[in-house]
Order: sequence, then C-alpha cells, then structure tokens
Amino acid sequence: MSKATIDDVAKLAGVSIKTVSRVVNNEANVRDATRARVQHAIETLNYSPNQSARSLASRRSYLIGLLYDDPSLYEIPSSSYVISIQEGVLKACKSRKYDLLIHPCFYRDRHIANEIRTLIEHSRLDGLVLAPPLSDMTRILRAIEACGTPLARVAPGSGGDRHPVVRTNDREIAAQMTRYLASLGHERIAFITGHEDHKAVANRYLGYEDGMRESRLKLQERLVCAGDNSFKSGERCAMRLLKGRSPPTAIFASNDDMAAGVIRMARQLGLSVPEDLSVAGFDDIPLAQQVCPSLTTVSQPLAEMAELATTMLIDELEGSSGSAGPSCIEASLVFRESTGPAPGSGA
Amino acid sequence: MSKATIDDVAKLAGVSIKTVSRVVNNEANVRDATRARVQHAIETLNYSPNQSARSLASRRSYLIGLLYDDPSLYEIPSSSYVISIQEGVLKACKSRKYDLLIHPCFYRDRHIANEIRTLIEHSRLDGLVLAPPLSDMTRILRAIEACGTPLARVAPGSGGDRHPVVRTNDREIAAQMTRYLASLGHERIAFITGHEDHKAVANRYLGYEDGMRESRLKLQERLVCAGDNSFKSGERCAMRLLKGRSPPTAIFASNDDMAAGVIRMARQLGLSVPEDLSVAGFDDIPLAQQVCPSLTTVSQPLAEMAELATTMLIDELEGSSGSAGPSCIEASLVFRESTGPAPGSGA
DNA sequence: GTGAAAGCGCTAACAC
DNA sequence: GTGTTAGCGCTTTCAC
Repeated sequence: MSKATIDDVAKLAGVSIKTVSRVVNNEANVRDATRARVQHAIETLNYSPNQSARSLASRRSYLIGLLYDDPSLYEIPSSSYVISIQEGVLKACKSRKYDLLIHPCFYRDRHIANEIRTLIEHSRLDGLVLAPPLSDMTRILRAIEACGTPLARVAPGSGGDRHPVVRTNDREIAAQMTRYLASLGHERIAFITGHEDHKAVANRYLGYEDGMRESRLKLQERLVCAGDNSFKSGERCAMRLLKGRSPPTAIFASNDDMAAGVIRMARQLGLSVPEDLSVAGFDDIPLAQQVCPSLTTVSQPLAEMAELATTMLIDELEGSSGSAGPSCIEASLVFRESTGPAPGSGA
Repeated sequence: MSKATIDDVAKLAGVSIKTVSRVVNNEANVRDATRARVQHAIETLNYSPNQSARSLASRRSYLIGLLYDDPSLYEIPSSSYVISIQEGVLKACKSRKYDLLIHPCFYRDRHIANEIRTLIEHSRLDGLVLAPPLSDMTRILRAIEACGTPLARVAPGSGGDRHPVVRTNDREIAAQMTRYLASLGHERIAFITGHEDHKAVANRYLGYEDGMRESRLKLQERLVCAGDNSFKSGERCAMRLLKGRSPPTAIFASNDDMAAGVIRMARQLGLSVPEDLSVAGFDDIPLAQQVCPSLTTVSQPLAEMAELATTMLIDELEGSSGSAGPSCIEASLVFRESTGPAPGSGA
C-alpha cells in the first residue's frame, strides 16, 4: 500500500510538505526534533515517496539503462559475459539506490542508433552504461551524445572523452600469456583471433604479437586463425591449425569459448592436452573450470569494470565531481590444467 | 532532446492537448485529418511523451520487474538459466512496449520479503514476473500479494491462484527420459537429485520414479544421490555412484550442470561415455553441446515459459480479460552422444 | 529553520 | 469529435 502521500505525512507530523521533503531527501535545515517527528510519521504511515511524481518534478528517474549486445540474438551463447556485466552494474546500482533497466540489442542492426534514441526518449533514464562491443561503435556513441544522455562505457578505447570509460589491460596480459607459453618451451604458438568488431578482443591479438616478439619467436601467418568468438569457430580453427604440417604445440585462443572448442577438437583428433598440445583461453568464464582438462586462461574482471563504470556514471549524475576519464582494472593469468611443457622440451 | 511537450504539439497542430493525447495513445474519436495534422506536428517537433508525467497521471509505469534468484550470489554459475528467463521476458516486454527492470536476489535471505516489498513500494512497477525457485516460496508470494501488485510466475505449482502461472511437464518428461534409458537396456539407472528448494527440479525425481516403475525396474535407494544443481555436486555424486559395487550403467542427473560433472568424473575414472556409462541431463543449456560427448538431455522451454508468463501478466494489466490460471509448455527430449546401449546388452 | 505557491507534463472526467 | 478543467505527488523557488 503505497497509499500515504507526502501530505498525509505532513499533516500527521504537523509540518509543511516541504519539511517532509527535506527529511526524506536528507537535506539540511531541519531541527533534530522536527526531523524525528517527521520520521515517526513516515514510519507510522508506512510512507514511501511516489517515484513518478518525484521524477516528474526533479527530472531524475533513478533509473540506469544497461545496453549490451545480446549474443542470443545470433546464437553465440556466451551468457556468462552478459551475466558478469549485469552483476557489476547491479552492484553499483544497488549501493546507490538506482534501479536497472536492461536493453539487449543487436549491434549490427542498421537501425540501432534509432532504437537507442527511442529508448532514451521514451524511457526515463538518468544515464546509460554501454558494454562492448556496443561501446566501441562511434555511430552509437554519437547518437547517445546527441541526445545529451550521460553515459559510461566498458571499453578498450582510451576515448579521451568527457564520459567515464573503464578498460582492462587486454594487450599487456595477452602478451604475458604468450610469454608464459614460450617459457614452457613452446615455439610454434598459434593464435585464434576473435570477432573483428570486438576491439577489446582485437587488442588481445596485438598482445600475442608483442609476446611472440618479446620471446624472440617468429610470427607465422599460418599460425594465426580467424575465429568469431564462438565455440564452433574454436573447433574449426583447431582443426585447420592441427591438420597442417608442423602444427603448433600450443594454441592461444582469444576467448574461452573458442579455447573450449579447441580442446574438444584436439581430443577428437586423438591429441592429449596438455601433453601433445597446450591450450590457453581468455575471460575465465565458468566453462573454463568445467572442461576437461580445465583451462589456463586470463581472468577478465568484467564485473568489476562494469561496477566501476556504473559508479562513475552515478557520481557524474550526482555531481560528485569528476572521477571521469579512462580507468583500468587489471586482468591476471589463471593457471590450470590445459597448459604444460612443450612436447620434447625435456619435461 | 525530449524538449517538446504536449503543449507545443497542441499549439503547432492547432488543437487542444487532449486531442494530442488521443493521437499519442491511439484513442478513437479523432478525425483522420486532425490525426494527421497532429502526427505531423509530433514528427516536426520530434515529440515524445514524458513517461514520468504519464506515469504520475495514469498510475501506469510500463515497467515490469523480473525477480529471480541470483546464482552468482552463491557461486553456482548457471548463468544460462537466468539469461533464458530474461530473454523470454524481454521478448514479451518488447512487443508490448514495456521496459524491464531486473532484480536478482538471494532466495534464502531472511529479509527477502522486506526487500521485495521495498522494491515494489519504491519502484514504480506495474507488475512482477517471478522465476523459480523464488516463485515456489509462499512467503514471497504472500508478501507480493499483500502489496496488491499484479504478478505472474514461472513455476511448477498448479497454484489455482488468481494470477498467471506457467509451468512445464517436468515430471512426465523425466519419466520419458527414464523409459528411454530403460529401452536401451539399462537396468541400473541412477538418479542425481537437485537442490531441494527447487520444486520443479524435485518433480523430475518423481518422474524418474514413475519411469522406473513403468519400465518395471527396481528403485534402489543406493542409486539415488543428492546433488545441489552444481557441476561440482555432479562430480561428487558420480564418484559415489560409480565407486560403489554393481555401479549404474546409466546416470540421469536432474540438470545439465550436474550431468556435465558426471561426464567429467566418469572420464577421470577411466570410463567411456556412452560405452561404459550413459549420461542424461536436463535443461539443454549451451554447455550440453559443448561437453564431450555432447549431452542427451531434456530441452526445457524456459524462455518460452517466461515469455508466456509475461504476456499473460501484461494482458492482465491491460485488462485484456483473463488468460490467467496455469498453463503448460511442453519440454522434449534431445538425443545426443552421451547415451547408448547398456554394456553387454548385445549392441 | 520552515512554509506557501507554482509548477513538472501528462491523463481523466466531463462538458460541449 | 473536440476542448476545459482538475488534479497525479512531488520538488523548487523564494519569502519569512
């Protein structure tokens, strides 16, 4: 029963509605005794402010929108990615008393800018959090900025913008993983790239190149295979890489789904992991612990990134000065069973 | 710029705001010519109604809340379950022009009723969709009904309530899977139960009993093992079942995560699936296709259930008469690689 | 410290 | 068919 209004409370407490409003919003300029009296009335009546009225008057909805690319729309079932993002955003929302509205969309949709514009105009959002790969697309950023809606992004781009951006060290950590594989004695280290529209994933390839160079290993085009982030593309690439002559002894896939596909294919080809082939992934999704052998991978702090981005957005909404600009949350390597010494490296 | 108001449109079109309102809300009693003129003005001004104002005046927010148990809160990472539910709810919301607010919570939280009450009072929701196992808990249902908020549930309980409930035929389909295993010559068919608080999952056990009885196989207590829906509990149960004497030749787990755990453990114990052991799961999550061998399972139409529940809720909100009462969307068996003839059954 | 008055932009009820 | 008049329940501005 959200029946009681601010008038009821004011009457019961013997004050004006403005004073009630002050108490509710924790504003200054209320004597302690008055405040207590109002508090009491609020509790007695079980009063809770009407959000729509509040929104209308204050032009703030306490609603954050989360925009992400919905993998289910094109059958790449990496649900844990979405869940991690949501988890982080929700955590920030909860602690700041905002509600979360979710809006998955298809990033390649030609009308996506319009869709988002409609969402902004039609829904009463205070701000928007953008997840990758949506957060990489200038067309979308333009549309949102044109609407003047505050936003924060989880994205690799440095941006240099006037809105908060949170990224992780994809490139550096991918280089580190590559060097780790090299340190195990692997020389033919293959790489499976991810979907080209996904900039963060693209950075992982750059990291691979860095790592190979730093380990003084030769980059070979035939050891690089183009995946699309899906399990199936991992299988396909593994097949191609392993069937060639002088096949790799290690495969580094730019995400876990593809790495899991590699493991499955390796097994079907009669190879043992990690004895015959080392496999590394990226993301540390739950699947990484469930495949056999479990996957050496990079723990990507997706939830933390989303949480930070959201917190920064809310800070901005509330004028808590600018913690704006780009931030970075560092990823880390997770060593499990799928990697080991290169065959014949004396182990 | 959601700057233009209904007054601006009215002025430009040379009509009253009420007429604009009629056009915007697709009401009758507007001459075609007038309607066109108003439409034109709307487009010219790029007008879009202010939702907060609309909510305040009409007491409708066009906001649906989705309440679900958040697996990440206690480390059972079955994200695909959440995603499927969201997917269904979102689809219904989209087609009916509602927005979706998500609210995960911990179903065993002692203060959950309060949390939900706060959510309802504080947020301006038109209705609530409840996902299992929250949807099974009378304590929660009571709290929501006491608030008078319309709701719909995805739940096994027949309910007999005055709100929509959508269920699936867990029990019957589990019996069918059991009979299928029996038809392959298996006699010692083990079952791994799920989390006890999850009624739908509990029904699957009843179906197993039915299926065993119908196949004239003996129910043996030692062939039933208690899991908790997690991958790890699947591994644990498999270990216990397979290490005993006269171990089962088939294991039916009440969800895919546990079934995947069984497969992993079987492999570690040196058993081949399905040659030495058949494994069946339930849910058909993406993982079912990614494990090796891929999992024979039950395709649970979670997204469809959620979509139907949401549609029924919205129907009710809009007074489109009652399609209320319980509905059922049927699950079906999916045959993959993890099941085969019983060892020594002449195959 | 506190209150009165004036909206926020829309829908609802009823008059015309 | 169309317009007028009141609110919806809150915040804001400014006076006291």
